[in-house]
Amino acid sequence: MRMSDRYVPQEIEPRWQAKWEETGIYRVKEDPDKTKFYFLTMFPYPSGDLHIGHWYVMAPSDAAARYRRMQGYNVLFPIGFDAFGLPAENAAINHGIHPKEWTYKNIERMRKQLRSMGAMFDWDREVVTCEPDYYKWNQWFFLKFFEKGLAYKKRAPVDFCPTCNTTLAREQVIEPDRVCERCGTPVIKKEMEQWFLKITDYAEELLDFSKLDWPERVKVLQTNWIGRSTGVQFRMEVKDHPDKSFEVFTTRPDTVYGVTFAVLAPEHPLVDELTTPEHREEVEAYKYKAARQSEIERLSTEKVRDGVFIGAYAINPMNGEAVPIFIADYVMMTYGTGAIMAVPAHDERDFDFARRYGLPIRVVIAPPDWDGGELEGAYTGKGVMVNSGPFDGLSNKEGWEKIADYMEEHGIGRRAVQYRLRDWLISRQRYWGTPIPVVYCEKCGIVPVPEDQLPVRLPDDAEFRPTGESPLKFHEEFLHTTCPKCGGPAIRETDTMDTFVDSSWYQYAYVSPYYDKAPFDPERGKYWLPVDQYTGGVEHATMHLLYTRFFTKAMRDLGLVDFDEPMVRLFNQGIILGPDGNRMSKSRGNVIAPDPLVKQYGADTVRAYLMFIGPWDQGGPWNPQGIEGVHRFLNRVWALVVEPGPEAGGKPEDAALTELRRMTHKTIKRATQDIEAFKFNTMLAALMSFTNYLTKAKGTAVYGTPEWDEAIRNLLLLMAPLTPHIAEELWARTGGEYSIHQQSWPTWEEELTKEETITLVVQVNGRVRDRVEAPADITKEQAKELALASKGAQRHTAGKEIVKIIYAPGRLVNIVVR
RNA sequence: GCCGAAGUGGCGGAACUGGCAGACGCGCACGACUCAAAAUCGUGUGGGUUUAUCCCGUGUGGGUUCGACUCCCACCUUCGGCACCA
Repeated sequence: MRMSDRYVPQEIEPRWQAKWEETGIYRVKEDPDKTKFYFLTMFPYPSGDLHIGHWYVMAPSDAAARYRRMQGYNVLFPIGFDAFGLPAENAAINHGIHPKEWTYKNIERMRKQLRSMGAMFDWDREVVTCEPDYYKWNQWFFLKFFEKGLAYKKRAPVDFCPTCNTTLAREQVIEPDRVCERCGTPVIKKEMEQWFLKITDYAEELLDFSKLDWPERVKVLQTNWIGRSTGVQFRMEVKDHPDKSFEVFTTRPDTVYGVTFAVLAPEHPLVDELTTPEHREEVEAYKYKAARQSEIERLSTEKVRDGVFIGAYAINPMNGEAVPIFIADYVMMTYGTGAIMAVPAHDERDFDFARRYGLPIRVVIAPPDWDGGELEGAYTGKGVMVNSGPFDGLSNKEGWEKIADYMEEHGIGRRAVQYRLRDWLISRQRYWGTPIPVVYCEKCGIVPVPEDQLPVRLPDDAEFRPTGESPLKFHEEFLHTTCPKCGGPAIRETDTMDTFVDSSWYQYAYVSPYYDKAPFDPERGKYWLPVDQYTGGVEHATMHLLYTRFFTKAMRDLGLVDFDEPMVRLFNQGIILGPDGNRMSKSRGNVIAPDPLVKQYGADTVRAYLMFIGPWDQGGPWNPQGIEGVHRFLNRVWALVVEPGPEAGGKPEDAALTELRRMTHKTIKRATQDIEAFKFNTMLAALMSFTNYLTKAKGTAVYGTPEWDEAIRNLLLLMAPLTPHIAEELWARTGGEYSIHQQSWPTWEEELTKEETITLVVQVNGRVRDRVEAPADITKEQAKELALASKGAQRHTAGKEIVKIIYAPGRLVNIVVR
């Protein structure tokens, strides 16, 4: 008897974790002789508890990283904490704990929980974003961006929660009803001076995914988010105002002859100048209402498209017609030019509006079978142009180009591209974030803090009051400073940065944590970068993943990196649901916590079950009984390896040994192909089948042969990435050299995986009628003969005419009869 | 409304390039061990029926094909994203 002959994960797991730590097998260094592999999984926010969702992204990532390592790559698999953010500050406001204390306590706790997972994280490279040595570089990036014109300040409306009395990050506004995620209060808009990063400069390049091996889904989400549309921008003169005109953007220049009115956004700068006295009162009222509109909850699902005539007329440059100008809040100042040409016949919104105000609806694209009568609704399909002067008779597709050409030739307008993407608003009226390194001087205006004065430290002794203003505003020492330019009195910016800034470049920090001359050591960066494989949730598709791509492109243009994309491959895992099939939430009471499961079953079982539950990108409900099955499997493997087999089995038959080797090599092949494609569920199924096979074979004479040892050895090696502790323990018990995690991934011999005989399926008219054993190298003619002779085929072909026989090599014969 | 993904046993899911549908696991049933139970092990497990040399079956309806979960067309349902973007 050794220490224990039963599988007790609670005993072996901490023991091996300690040994791994002690021997430092997971610490990596740049090694020019080895091919690097940078495997990155999204770093967690230190919320205080590692939940099953963290496990679901990290455990399979760890398995995949371990596999790469066994394949001989020099694998960088770092971990850190996304440590700035709102919850820390809320804890301060609600419970009087300092955000820093709260954060570091949580980090401490989560480090322990993460270690219990048995992952191969290189803890020496840990990065914590709330450290001044980290956020200093956020500030440095900001300054560089500012120099390049990529960071700028402007007035903009932000989301504000009147109950919490604070502004919210965009991601903290829950969408359908636009309510505060913390208290459920409807969010209102507030105009404030804000800092922006000019991500729109890269809009076009961000649409290019050719250098990325990313899920189609994410690419589609980003493409839609960026929202590129092509059209024509042209100028409309205002009647009786020779010096006034405005630009409109349209994607439908082919409908320009159908313009019967024009609409300006209520905030459009020309509105005041063009409004005639008799309409002024109504216009002012509408503008006021529209401004308030955004403050009032947009409760109604039915959008009422209303507006007001301002008393002026715009000239359609194509036909010289004067059409009335309205203001309406369905036209946004933030998109395009803030003004549109309205073609009610061919745009649903314009149609609604025209109906409401009795404006003419002029058809210029004839719908199929159109009788010339009135339309029931806007017709947005294709058709032949009518009522369009010289362009009549053209298909609208042709007309689109012809009219665009005409406008360009006559200097009326030009082809233009518009994006839905807006610049990235990074100002937060919050304490627990990176101070924006700018001071305001009465004399010099906005002055960036010089590089050598970084970091602008976040003072610890702030006071937390739910006043809606950053505590920094009340911190006299922080607030008052001297102007770096003129030395006169100045005031610091008290807003902090969006925490997405922190996560936009953390992958670079890992290559040389807290390097003090640059965001990262260029030498080491050259070796490790870019990230080869990234894993994390799809919920970051249009935020983090877009921001970090933007950062990398901006960094490239600053000369920091020489590649275009931060992460070459991306994998989005799914979401683990509660046992009831719903999203886990405390209020539903369906939350599965990993810690008690680790205690009960061990980390290996939890890891393996998460991988076995289904395809990794699919997620799915947690089945409390399902985990038992995986646990049983590990117990069976344990018994297979540890429990003594039968005594004298006699001499094994050659055929039995051949089969054993075939099973071994087939399993290596399947498992390798599966893990390569992140198909952990089928990989485990293969390992289970193999284990079941070996358990049966153990009672026969093959037990104890070299072939048997090969089988066990390989089984453990294949399990090592998935269930690192039990694999290590059994490896040691079978005399393997420490550590199994430093062994090479097994390879298979294709010859050995091949069956000697195949089961030939015999079909008649596509229906299975028999199965016959045949040698693997059977010829087409032999196969046909064999099939025809089979009982099942005889039964179903008797008395019928054979039309043809199809042979799918190695698989089946289909006899077609009439 | 627009964009995207997915529908396979009681359940999670598997199926290479169009070639044996349901691997593996859960659950269930029966059996072994036990005084008994748990655990463990073994056997069975899509449905129907005339229990077979049979029929039906991968959301629905059609199509292509010797052959369709797989390809094409139309539709239904569920989930996710965007939402007055001109």
